[in-house]
Amino acid sequence: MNFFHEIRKHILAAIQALVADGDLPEGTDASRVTAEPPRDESHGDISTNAAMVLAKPAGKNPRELAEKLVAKLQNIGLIAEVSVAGPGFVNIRMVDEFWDQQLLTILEAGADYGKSNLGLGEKINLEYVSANPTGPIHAGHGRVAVVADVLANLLEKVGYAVTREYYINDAGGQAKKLACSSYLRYREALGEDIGEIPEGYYPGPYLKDVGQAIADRDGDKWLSLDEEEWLDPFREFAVNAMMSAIREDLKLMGITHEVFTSEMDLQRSGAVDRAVADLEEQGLLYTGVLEPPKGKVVEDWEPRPQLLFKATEFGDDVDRPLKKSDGTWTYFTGDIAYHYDKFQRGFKQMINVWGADHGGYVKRIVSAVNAITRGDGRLDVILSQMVNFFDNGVAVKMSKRAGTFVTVRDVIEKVGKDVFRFMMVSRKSDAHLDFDFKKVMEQTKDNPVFYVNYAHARSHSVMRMAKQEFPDIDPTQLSDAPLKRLRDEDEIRLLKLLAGWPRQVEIAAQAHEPHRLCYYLYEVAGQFHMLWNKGKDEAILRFILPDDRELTRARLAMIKGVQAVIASGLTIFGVEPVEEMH
RNA sequence: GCGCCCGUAGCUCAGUAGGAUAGAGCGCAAGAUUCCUAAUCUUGAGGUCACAGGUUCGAAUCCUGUCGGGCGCACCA
Repeated sequence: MNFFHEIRKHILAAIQALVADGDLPEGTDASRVTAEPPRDESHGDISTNAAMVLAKPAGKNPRELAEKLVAKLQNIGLIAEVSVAGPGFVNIRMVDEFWDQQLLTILEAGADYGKSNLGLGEKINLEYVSANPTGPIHAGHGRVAVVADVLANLLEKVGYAVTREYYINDAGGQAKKLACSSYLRYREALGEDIGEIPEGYYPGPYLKDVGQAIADRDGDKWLSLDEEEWLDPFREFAVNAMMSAIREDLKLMGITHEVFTSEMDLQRSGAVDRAVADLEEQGLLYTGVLEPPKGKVVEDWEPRPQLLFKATEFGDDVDRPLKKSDGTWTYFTGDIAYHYDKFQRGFKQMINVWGADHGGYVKRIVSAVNAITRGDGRLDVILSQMVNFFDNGVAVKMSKRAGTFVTVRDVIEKVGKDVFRFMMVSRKSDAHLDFDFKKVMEQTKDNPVFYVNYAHARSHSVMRMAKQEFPDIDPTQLSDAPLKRLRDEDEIRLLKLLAGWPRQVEIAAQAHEPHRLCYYLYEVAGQFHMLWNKGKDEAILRFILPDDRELTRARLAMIKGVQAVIASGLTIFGVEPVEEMH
């Protein structure tokens, strides 16, 4: 569906023809030859760097080579014009009918437009959120979650078999704290005065419910027992409670994971031991003493022999410890086992999306994945920067202690899932994002969420109006409309824009950068709104022309195209394309 | 001290795996419009792409260094 691929095939064929003619050497490598839109639309529709890339190895002048290429491309159907420009660009312009054909393709595909099989069905594991199961999801995690979820949709769109996965960190110190905090609340539920929640415990009131629930179920049976007796059951109960709350939060965001993997289960199943044994077998473990960290004072630091993984052999800065001083595994060790587990489940490609504050951990886990998969597995980590929340320009201060931190639920209840999701992917993920509660709710063209969805709604509105004017027009049967009458320069421009959608989807998917699609959709919406406005000045450009049924049908076809592309895009975002604004 | 990310118009940001004269929105300036299909429209000014080198046909993009900002830096996750 990406017509640039089609044109590139023609270019490659032309290059082969030049090889046959002796103008290029046998075995010419055309892999760097591109077919992409020129920066300036006045240059044409497609531009190729072929002559410039091939000139040097062939010992030719780029412009001369370009001229020869032009001769080969000139008579191919639907190409209107081929010319040489600048240092040796070959610019191609398509005939207008070409865009009509693209529109027909769009109409046929509907909201599936942009779908492709680029991924060849390859399995990709996308791990995201993976927040500690110790409380509701913070709004900061919300961005990570949405960026990853949209990326998952995007990769599916281009033909990957994506598994959305959540790693439950239920084995470490935080989970233990959660269990202890819950035990405290349990005692409280049984009437004990527990006073202030001690430092280091989770003070959140949501744990009261957990304590109460255990008291209701078990009465005072845990009260007289030692910690080692109640710790595991309390942890399990609390983690389950937190996870179901987290699932609710995720659901609010429109996110559903297919697989949840528990760190505890991995340990109990022996997966961690097996991973360590594997690294040992490869000779990648040793016991040693690390240098103290520089530039940061660690009060209780002491030289201590530790079990270390040779991360430096795989590009990390220092070797990394696998065991804590109390003899339990570090988080890292469990994580290695987890990624090994994913690999063994058939995922050669893994993507993790984390908050930017975990950036320091990336090299470590990537090097471990390289080691334990013998280079056959690839882990890509995407970092997502913080979100700064504002309310009408005033920064919203967040403090966990003061209880003023913003949860995902808070935000969704205020602005809705769709606005939240759209805004969260509207910027490059490694850039900070400002989120203003007031601005994102505004119904003006300054608000991109509104602007894009309004274009979709407006397109439906036009269809409704058309139905009144021409009750006999079937909006699903427009493929025989006289598209060649769509010849205003802005109509052509819109058609070209729409035809570029599959390429945008591919680029965004390959770069793992869904935010690009926001900008593109904004452009489509803008071009559509512009045409609408143009109809105010030039009556002939109005979409519905009571005395010209066929031109109306052509215009409706174009509008269906706009609908398809915007719906296709918003669906990737997990945003519902609305048919009416309220 | 080290590692990672970032630095583009007054502001917020794009920049399509190295392409041609670096773009958009807001704001600013000028003008149009009170019409209609649904929430105005058009035009304009505005830039040493942080800085300095390098790589090559060609650099905002890649490499090196400098400056500035963010994050992180045994045994937390």
